[in-house]
Amino acid sequence: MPLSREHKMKTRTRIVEAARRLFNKRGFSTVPIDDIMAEAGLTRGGFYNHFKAKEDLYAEALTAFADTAKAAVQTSPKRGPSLARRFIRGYISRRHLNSIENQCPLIALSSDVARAGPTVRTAYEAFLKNLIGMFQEAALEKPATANTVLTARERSLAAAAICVGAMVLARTVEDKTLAGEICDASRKLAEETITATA
Amino acid sequence: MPLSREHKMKTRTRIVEAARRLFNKRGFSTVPIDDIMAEAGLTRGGFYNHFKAKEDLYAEALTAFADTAKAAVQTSPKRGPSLARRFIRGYISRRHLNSIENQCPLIALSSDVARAGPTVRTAYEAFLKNLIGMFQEAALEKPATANTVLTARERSLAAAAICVGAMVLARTVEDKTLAGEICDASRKLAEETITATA
DNA sequence: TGTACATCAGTGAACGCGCGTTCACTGATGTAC
DNA sequence: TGTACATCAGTGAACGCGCGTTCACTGATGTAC
Repeated sequence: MPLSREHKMKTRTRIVEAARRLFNKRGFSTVPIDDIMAEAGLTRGGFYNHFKAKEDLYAEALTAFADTAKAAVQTSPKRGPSLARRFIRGYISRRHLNSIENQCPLIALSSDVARAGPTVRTAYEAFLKNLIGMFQEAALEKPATANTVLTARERSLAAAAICVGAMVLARTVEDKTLAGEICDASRKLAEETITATA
Repeated sequence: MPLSREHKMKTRTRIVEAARRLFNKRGFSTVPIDDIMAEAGLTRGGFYNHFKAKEDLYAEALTAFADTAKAAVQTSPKRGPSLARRFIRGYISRRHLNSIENQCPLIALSSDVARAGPTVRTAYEAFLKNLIGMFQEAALEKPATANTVLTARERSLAAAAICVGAMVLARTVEDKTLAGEICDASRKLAEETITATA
């Protein structure tokens, strides 16, 4: 028996992790396998010891991201409104705007995913549903003095739309002032929609 | 003198129009020049009689879309709140969700634009600013009984984020029920944010 | 009015490059004896 | 403990294809005479 099974798994994880970073930064189709393998400290040919084709990496990289994010949320000491508020403040923020490599794949990869196969789309969807669920938990606790006719679920769905839309627009726009304005305004509305006004 | 100048202009417009349709459907980089020229009823080589390079088409196709949309909005008999409400209802709708070829480029091309050059991004930005302006005109007229602490400008920016975010998510998701839910909820919040509640 | 000519939009073959994938090979590892 | 061997993760050259771009050519058009 040659190298251990764990060694192979470690390498595989390294490839997925490298892919996730590069995909987030540059999108699925513009990242060549060469670059991914180089980022993982390997060479081209070895890729096919781990994956049948490049497409297989897409879903895997997405899932990897989703799992990390999910774990981060679930192990958070805070729950309900304050968790949601913290999430929104972190998500629609200048810091998130500038962290190209670790941005949320809902933002970076939406069009790539829309054009990809069902496996990829399902992974994306699981991630989104998790996000909506967290918002819903918070929205349910919003006091009855709520200034809206929307249900908790409706507000959760709309909040997810605000988060993603704000970052998509802010990221695309050249004018940094406008990008900041979009973030600030959207963050306010998202917070107001989900949590009780402080 | 051979063929007339108008003839060349007409052909050029045909190419841009074909490109716009295909880009919206499939994104910038996945559409080969062959396909664009075929869609315009021409052959590959002729492309370079009209454009220096493929990249030049990106900004031009975006601008073409923006101009049409802008004209449509400006010549509308309605103004202010009712125009904005009609816009939102049309934008965040199942019809828009299913019209792949004519969808708003803010939705379809956001990631392509984010990775494109400054010319493209400026064209995209002009389009977005126009949208925000229309919302702002409406938001200013929202009665003082408004249930929010956001300024008219803030509500306009956030509404644009909702519109784009809702469609990006709805389009990417596999589950059609969820897509519909996202649309409906986002539309309600966007309307409530911009216009007086009916 | 008719004919020769110049122009240039459009054609389609060819070039070159990037990249996904394949493949024969290497060399480090752990097992068998 | 030491040596031969089997395995297989990783290497890097090679293949093939898609596609952006170039280029020599064509043929329809309008002008000059």
